[in-house]
Amino acid sequence: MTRARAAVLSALEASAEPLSASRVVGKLEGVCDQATVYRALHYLEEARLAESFVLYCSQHGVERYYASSKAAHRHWFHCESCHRFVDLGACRLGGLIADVEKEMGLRVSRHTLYLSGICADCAAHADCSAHAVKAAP
Amino acid sequence: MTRARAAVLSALEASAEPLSASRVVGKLEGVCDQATVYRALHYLEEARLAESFVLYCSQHGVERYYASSKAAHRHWFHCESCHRFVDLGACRLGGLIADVEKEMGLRVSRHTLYLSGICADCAAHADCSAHAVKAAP
DNA sequence: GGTATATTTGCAAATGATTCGCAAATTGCC
DNA sequence: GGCAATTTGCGAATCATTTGCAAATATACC
Ligand SMILES: [Mn+2]
Ligand SMILES: [Mn+2]
Ligand SMILES: [Zn+2]
Ligand SMILES: [Zn+2]
Repeated sequence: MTRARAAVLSALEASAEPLSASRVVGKLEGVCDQATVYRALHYLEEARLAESFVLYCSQHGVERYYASSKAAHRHWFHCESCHRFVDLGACRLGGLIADVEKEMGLRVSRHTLYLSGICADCAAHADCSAHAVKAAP
Repeated sequence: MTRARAAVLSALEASAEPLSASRVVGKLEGVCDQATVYRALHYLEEARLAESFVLYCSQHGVERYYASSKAAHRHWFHCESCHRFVDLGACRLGGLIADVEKEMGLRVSRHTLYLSGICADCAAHADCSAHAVKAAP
């Protein structure tokens, strides 16, 4: 584990939600180059130390998000108002995937699931846009 | 429904599997411009006549795939050897999504799920690469 | 430790999918 | 048919991501 890779991994581990590559690049400004960040993310995913998924959101377009594999494999909800992620907890797709493998003779090695919509906070605020401004990402 | 939009929609309807924007552009060569194809795909998705998901595959990178909404909402398996899609049939996530909405107070308006791995055909052929050459996408 | 070899990094430029500006063409409506 | 509103084509611009290559660092071996 090189210095750069360790830095990228701790950036992921320090975050409560998945990070886009460009946000990792931002957090590691001055620590390592953006090409190195991208290469490190690929390395970490290959090494099963991180996981990624590609999300489309009308405000951010297509971006790939990365999360440390420290915790159990899980999925996320993306709020299309405040653009934060909500942790949905450990993956509940095991049964469904096993069914599909048996029914169709597939060998499933990876899966991607995410939900999107409006989070509880945003739903609670009539004026969601004002809230969105204050909020993170 | 303009001529260009209709052309894009029938390209999607004529396909047994989701198409990347660039493949739609290819099929409509001479019929309409690529910017028009992209705009039409956005329009169709907005109008709920088509659905899209963004998939990452090491060979094709990140691409957004589109399918007509003619049939019921469904999900796909992507074979990382032959790069074809396998139709997994109607969506089975209704219960899981309803649970999550209740548990976490979310309002889920869209969801993306896809599986990837090795399809039955590719698994059956010891020499998967020869098969992959003959196959589609 | 010291040296040779393999891997990783920084930098700057390239890539590739997607988007945009704007004038011309098409559409929906009276 | 005539007109305002919308859509299209074209080319250039964007943006995330990748790549080539020389310098720096890590690893293997003595
Ligand atoms: Mn977002
Ligand atoms: Mn593929
Ligand atoms: Zn929110
Ligand atoms: Zn296959």
